[in-house]
Amino acid sequence: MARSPSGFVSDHPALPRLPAEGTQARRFGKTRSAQSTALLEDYAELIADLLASEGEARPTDIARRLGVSHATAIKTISRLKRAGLATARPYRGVFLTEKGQALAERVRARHRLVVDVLCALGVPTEAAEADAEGIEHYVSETTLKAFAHFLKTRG
Amino acid sequence: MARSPSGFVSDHPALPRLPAEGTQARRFGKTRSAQSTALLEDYAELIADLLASEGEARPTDIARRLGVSHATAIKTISRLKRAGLATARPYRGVFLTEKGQALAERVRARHRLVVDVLCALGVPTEAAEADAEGIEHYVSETTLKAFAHFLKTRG
DNA sequence: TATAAAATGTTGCCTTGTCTACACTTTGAC
DNA sequence: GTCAAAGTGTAGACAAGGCAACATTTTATA
Repeated sequence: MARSPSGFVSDHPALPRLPAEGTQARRFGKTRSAQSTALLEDYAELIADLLASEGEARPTDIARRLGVSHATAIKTISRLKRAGLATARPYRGVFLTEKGQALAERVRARHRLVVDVLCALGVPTEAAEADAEGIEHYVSETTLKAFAHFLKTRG
Repeated sequence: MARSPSGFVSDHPALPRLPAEGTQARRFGKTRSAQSTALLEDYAELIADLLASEGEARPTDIARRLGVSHATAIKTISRLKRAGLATARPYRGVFLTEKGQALAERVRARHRLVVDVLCALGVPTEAAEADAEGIEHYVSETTLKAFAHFLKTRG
């Protein structure tokens, strides 16, 4: 069946990958579902920040911070509402439900932890903050615990 | 204007967030564009792995590994072709262009680096491999360099 | 060599996340 | 109190990424 290897990558160093199919598929599946929640997490965190620092969270401000159009922000806020994370009445700003607040706090803590670990590893603050924005959504509880332990037991 | 702060998060530690709007927007924008290339990176790496270990990369195998339907795999392979990363003729399997091979190698090296750093931080191998799948797409060159340096010099 | 099974490819549909363009409220300045 | 500006909301379009169902080609085997 297998056509004879073309060999053009035959000089690859080790080829340690290709775990059992099921494992790999599950892994990627998890990565995919993480993506769908990443945006909601970002919104929840930003709304909490705005509420705390400005006293209100308006769609336009959210859009500006996130670099998207206000239409996009409003549509995502609807998703937030559907997910039971936020409440909003027309022209009255956005608020977080208890669930939304809990999420925002969890996200904030995780963000800090990721940034701190990156910094501890020697990553410049600027890059650490930027990369953490993407990384944080893919860090599991297990890894988070390891991060916390690492920071505690080491400078 | 700002309604008086509701105070429900007033006991937050520091509120060190909310950088200049432009900065934050740029950050999120980068995160978003990283997402659009993440899938292509995964495909390129997997195709390289399959070519190396099996001698061929068939849509069905790719689909199985990734846990998606073959229709999805085929559609993404088309995107790979459009992006100049792969070539494929009907019923003849998928191959990587030079550009695609270069990408696959870069992705593989990055993946290893991320896994190694996570392990060095005390994350169990299992979790490290799983989390790296998501994290790796958001690690900048700067951070990558810091990782490499950390691994070389740490104890 | 037929023919059944497997793989491949196509089509049409769904959801997200994004945009622009347009319509409608609120707010602030006069 | 009026009215323009700012903010808000809605509609329609598009690409990405996913699926199931169907059509086609290759491969394997009886």
